Amino acid sequence: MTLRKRITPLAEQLLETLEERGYRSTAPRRAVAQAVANQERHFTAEALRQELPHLGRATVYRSLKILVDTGVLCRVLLEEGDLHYQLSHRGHHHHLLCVECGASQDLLGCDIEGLLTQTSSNHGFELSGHWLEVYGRCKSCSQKDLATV
Amino acid sequence: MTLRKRITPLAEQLLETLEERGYRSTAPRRAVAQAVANQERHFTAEALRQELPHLGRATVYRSLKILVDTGVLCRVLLEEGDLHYQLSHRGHHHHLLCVECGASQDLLGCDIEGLLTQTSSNHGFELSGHWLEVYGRCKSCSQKDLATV
DNA sequence: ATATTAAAGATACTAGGTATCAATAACTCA
DNA sequence: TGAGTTATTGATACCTAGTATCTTTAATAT
Repeated sequence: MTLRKRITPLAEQLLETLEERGYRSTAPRRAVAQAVANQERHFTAEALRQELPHLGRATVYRSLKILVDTGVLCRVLLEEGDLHYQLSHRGHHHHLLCVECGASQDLLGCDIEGLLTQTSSNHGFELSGHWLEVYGRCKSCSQKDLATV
Repeated sequence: MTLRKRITPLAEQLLETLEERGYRSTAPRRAVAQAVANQERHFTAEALRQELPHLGRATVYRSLKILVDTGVLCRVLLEEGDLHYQLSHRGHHHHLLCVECGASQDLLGCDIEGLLTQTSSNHGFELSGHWLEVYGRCKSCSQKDLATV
């Protein structure tokens, strides 16, 4: 066993998920896992890379890719089309993204699949997937706005 | 009036929209409008650029941007995250994208806004926008698949 | 301890896009 | 119509987000 920098439980958990999928546990991956675990909001690939200047560019992008593939991370699309990453909790789900503070909640209790299947079949369309992002202001940002006015 | 290459009615129409918004009618924009009007499916920026090798790179991207801004074009997100462009008919709408042939239909008769507003407010979220793309197989591609089997 | 094999890092390339700036073309109005 | 104003162009350089290739290095299995 090589020298391992100590990492937080969350980062540890991300790494274990990779190991379960047969990916080796390497120093660069530990660094990426820790950096990802430190993120409080969705982040760009480039932002992550800048936090890991000692890692090769390709390594960071490769790590991001496998984290997405294993379901640890998900990609979120911002309103203007920018692609960000964030920790993923569930399988398929959607995000409520706060355009002010960047917070994100998972959208629960929304039968969007049912609605789409129904409507698609009306169009003679055999549905196979969808992408949905919802933008707005989270509770605390709405209240802050109210206070300012 | 300068020499103008003849362009199709659709391309003409796109250009007029730009002119209404105060953009000048230039030869490069006419070329872009015509190239856009010729597209049968959604297309990438790069594909368009390759059809217009005599135009500067920045000009093509700038033109795409103003076409999106004026609502003539809309951006569509493919399943794997690639951004394409296509002619836009309505204001805000969603697409049913065929993953096989690339055809796209506008999603009609789907009260997604209502559903989202409702669900968001349950989360204390003040909804301001959303992005939705639906992927599947269009009628003729489903039938083709059936025939092959 | 060593063989096998995955992964790393360097590099170069593709794609989509923006910023800057000098040259040019389109429009305006006298 | 012709000069002046101003938008637009195209060149260039730069940024972000990737991917492909290849040699070296490091993890794991034996």
